[in-house]
Amino acid sequence: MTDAKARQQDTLFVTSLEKGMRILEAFSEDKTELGLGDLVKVTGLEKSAAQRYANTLYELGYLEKNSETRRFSPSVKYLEMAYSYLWADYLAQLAMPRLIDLSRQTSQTINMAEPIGTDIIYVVRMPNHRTNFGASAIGRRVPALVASSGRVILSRQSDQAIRDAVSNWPTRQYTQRTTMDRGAILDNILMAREKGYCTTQGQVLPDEVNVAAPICSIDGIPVGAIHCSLPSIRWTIERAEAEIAPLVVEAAQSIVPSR
Amino acid sequence: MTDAKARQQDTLFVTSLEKGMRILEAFSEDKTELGLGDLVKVTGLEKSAAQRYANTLYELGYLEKNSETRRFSPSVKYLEMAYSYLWADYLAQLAMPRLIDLSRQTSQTINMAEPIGTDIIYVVRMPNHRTNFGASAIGRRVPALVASSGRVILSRQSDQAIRDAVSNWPTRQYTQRTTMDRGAILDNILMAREKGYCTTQGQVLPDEVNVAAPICSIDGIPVGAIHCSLPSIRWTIERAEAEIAPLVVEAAQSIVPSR
DNA sequence: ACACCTTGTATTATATTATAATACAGCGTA
DNA sequence: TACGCTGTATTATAATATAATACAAGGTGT
Repeated sequence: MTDAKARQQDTLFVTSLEKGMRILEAFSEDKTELGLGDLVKVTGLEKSAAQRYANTLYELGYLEKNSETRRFSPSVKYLEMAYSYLWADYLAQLAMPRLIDLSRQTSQTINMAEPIGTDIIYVVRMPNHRTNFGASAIGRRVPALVASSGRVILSRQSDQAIRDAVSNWPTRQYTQRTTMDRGAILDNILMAREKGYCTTQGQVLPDEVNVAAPICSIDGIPVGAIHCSLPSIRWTIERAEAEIAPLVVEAAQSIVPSR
Repeated sequence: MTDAKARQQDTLFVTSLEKGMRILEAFSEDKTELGLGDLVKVTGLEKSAAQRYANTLYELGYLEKNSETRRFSPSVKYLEMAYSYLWADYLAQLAMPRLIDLSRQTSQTINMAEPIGTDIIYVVRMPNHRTNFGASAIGRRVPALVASSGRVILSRQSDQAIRDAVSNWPTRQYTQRTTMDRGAILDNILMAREKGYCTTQGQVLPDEVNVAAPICSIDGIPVGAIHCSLPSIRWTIERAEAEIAPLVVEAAQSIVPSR
């Protein structure tokens, strides 16, 4: 029995809500404005279902509607949800003051990421140099194997977990330099384990050097990472290791969540 | 006939989805973890309804569940929604590089806000000094009459609109110094209209001086504001006007959305 | 240690409510 | 002008959400 089938028979699962959430989730980085037909394609719902659910979300204020094109787009309510989340995220609150300090100390772009399945997600972002928009927007997900934050979080896991992740987790080629060689990724993670931080170059964005250090809970479980990104025009990995890595590591180690 | 009644008879409005969204919205700044009973209180749903909808959102990954306390809290999916929103927000993308520049120029906390009904909402935040957590979290809503950003946006509206807002829109006492005198708020807005920027002190947070300038679309409609907040220990309004206001105004004026 | 209360969980018959088909309207294109 | 493409509106039908209720599990206070 498939998940979908199992759910249909579960009286505690409200399928109407699921369909509504499908509409909410239809919008993304490259789908910012969707007409009814687009929603049908993206969500796989029937036309009339898409109509009813989109209309409902519109009336509830979650979707805007361009009165000329009749196309929907996410409303500012999407942002309010982030606000609610952040207050519930103990790590974000704990880390914020240290991230602000680090941002001032380094005058560089500082991020905090948390692991989520096989990805990491950026929870706090403090851009300090012009970069592409995605790099300054909260809520971005990137495969853990690609991001320095993801790798450094993995570096604090067991050998078994690392090997499993490196073998099976997805990667994605963001730039020409993105390492698709899993052996090289493993090496980078093991290096990070030794050094206590992870350095990468041009993995997610070209022309960027990255330094990430893990945030571990009091019982040693990695729960997030601080990550500094530097323009590679001015920074080599060596210089980043010498000047930036100690600061990032120190900041990360100063954050010790109890849970 | 009430709204709710009207909706029930509207076959295009899916009430099940509305109930689900009520659960999603139950979480907030001061409600970060809610049990089933709490959800019933906050949403006004029946116990069994709250149970089914919360369970559904849990299975869809929108809610976390603490396996000890059995309480729900928002998951990181709330953040992903913000990411989708930001890509759909033309103004945010247009403004981001200028905000980064301004943040570097001033070494102070820079925000961008957009009007939403009688509130403003912070869409971009770049904290540069330690402050309370809410002041660095995206998605926060504040009554437009209280925030310097809200006032400066109003200052570009018609006399009629200003008077209407000052008379009728809600305010809220955030600090001891929050101005509850609507006459004083009107004066501040009219002053902002003359100067091209709005300065306030201690309205939302104690010990803060704020300078805000409006972002106007090509046809002169105010669509947002840039806002710099300064620690009042070091900054007087006079010094802020002299040193910061010109930079904020310049940044705001350099952003001219076409819509 | 007890009874009690509060909290979350699970089940069911019922009818409310979502459904999908379809018809319609408006608009741009060929 | 006719056609195809949007989005919109209406309906009878049955599928699905419902609310009542019973149960289980912790926690509290006496």
